[in-house]
Amino acid sequence: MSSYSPAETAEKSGFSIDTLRYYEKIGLLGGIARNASGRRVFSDDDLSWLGMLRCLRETGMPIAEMLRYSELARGGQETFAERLELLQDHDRRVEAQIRLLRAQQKKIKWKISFYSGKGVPEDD
Amino acid sequence: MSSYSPAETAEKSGFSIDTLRYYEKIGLLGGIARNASGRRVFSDDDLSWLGMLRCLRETGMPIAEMLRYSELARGGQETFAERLELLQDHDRRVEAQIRLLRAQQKKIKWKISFYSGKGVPEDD
DNA sequence: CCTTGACCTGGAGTGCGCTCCAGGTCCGAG
DNA sequence: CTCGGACCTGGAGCGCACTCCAGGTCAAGG
Repeated sequence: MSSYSPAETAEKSGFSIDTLRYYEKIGLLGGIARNASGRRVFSDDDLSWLGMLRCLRETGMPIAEMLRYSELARGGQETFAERLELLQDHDRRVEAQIRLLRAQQKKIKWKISFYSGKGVPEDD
Repeated sequence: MSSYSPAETAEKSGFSIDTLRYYEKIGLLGGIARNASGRRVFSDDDLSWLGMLRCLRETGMPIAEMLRYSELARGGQETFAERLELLQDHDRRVEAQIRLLRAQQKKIKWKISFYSGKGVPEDD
């Protein structure tokens, strides 16, 4: 088990086939293998890279920055420092995002308790 | 202190003036007062409603659903049950979103520790 | 009286991230 | 031999949430 059709890859990665093609086209996926008739053949490595992309995407990293990261990832370990910095910046944004969500969630829960009949009267 | 110009409101609410106009146009803001020359005059109530909108927006609620909520909010307490349900659904989505972010953040931190020189070798 | 600047309107434009489409190739099952 | 279905390409289209623009109004300051 080490090579996957586009459909299998879509299923395993959670990206649609169209998105996989799109990602390859814009350069997020480098060197996807092809079989004799020109069809894509994904490897386990491709799949784990897709996992990374999914992680970045789901945490809100813009495509442009993912592109930057994948360019760095195609470089050797001389790009480690830069990749580290990029991920650390991103991590801080994720942290902030979580904190914001938690704070806003409190307000929502407060509103919920109001509508449940326990809160003090408030606007709207 | 109870009425605000569009500029003040933008500053206090965190929405741009254009967004405020847009929100009024699509019906997220009902009955914003106008002065003699047709300019918007926002009240403290408007401001607190904007705070609610901001909360919903920042937690990822789509405009269409905010619209539904504001229609309900214009109704009386006979819409409390529906508002409650809407917010509870949303709260669950926020919860899920936070969990996802936390999970993905772990992967990022793991990658970071790898690039910092402490991790086991891994792909990309 | 004239200018400035904050505001108004309707409507067009933008950026992002896909998603869909037409028209074609290839391969295995019946 | 034919058919269906998964895949290919380049490029157009879409949904969302704004954001910008042209052309106009109004009130206050110099």
